[in-house]
Amino acid sequence: MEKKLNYNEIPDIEVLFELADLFKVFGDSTRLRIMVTISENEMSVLNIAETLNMEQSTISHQLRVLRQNKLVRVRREGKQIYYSLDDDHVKKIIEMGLDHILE
Amino acid sequence: MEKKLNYNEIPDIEVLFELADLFKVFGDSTRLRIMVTISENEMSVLNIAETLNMEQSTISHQLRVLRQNKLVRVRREGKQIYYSLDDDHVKKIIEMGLDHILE
DNA sequence: TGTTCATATGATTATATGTTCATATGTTAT
DNA sequence: ATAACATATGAACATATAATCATATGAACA
Repeated sequence: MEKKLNYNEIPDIEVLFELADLFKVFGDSTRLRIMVTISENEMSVLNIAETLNMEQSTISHQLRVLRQNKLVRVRREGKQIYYSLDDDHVKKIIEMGLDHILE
Repeated sequence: MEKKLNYNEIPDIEVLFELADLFKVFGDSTRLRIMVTISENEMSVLNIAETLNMEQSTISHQLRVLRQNKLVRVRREGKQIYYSLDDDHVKKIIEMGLDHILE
């Protein structure tokens, strides 16, 4: 019996391109830090920027990427917009990566 | 009781940089295709190149990246060098990503 | 309506990254 | 030793991407 991946067929090349795009999103430390930061509680853009000590604009640009990839949830309340992690998938992917790094 | 990540403390910023680097490796379609290709059986460099219809040099460069990140195993047999996926972690990370993409 | 505050966006620049071509290294066999 | 083959590597180029600055959009409230 061979070791097998859970995917029984080799994924389509298009799927693999999509998959690469997804991992690209995780492959930037600013975005990762944002994701980890909002994983416990939702936060406003400015709050995230302050927490990470980065420009509001930088955070906003990266939140856009996260939004486009459906990795975050958005909620408006008055002038503020609150971001939180979208689902547990996102968390699991980060945890998986941590597992690999930490041996 | 709050939703919590498995990590109890927010990971160090350095760890997150490392983590980003790891995901960067997964964030390239050529490398992903290589990983999927050698996930079932080990393959020689030329074999991988032929399978993916890409230059030997390209494959070799990317295998180097995979090697450096300990994502592949290497075995020499005569003139050929055979590559295979390193461990199940690698597979799981790919599967996680697929899960997210495929809803 | 006009002002203030929070967020988003466009353009620009600097940097990082993937591929290609040419060539080097290393192995096997004659 | 030399030829033939498999793999690795260096340099150069093209492209992608993140951060910054300046500005626009949109909400709240006087």
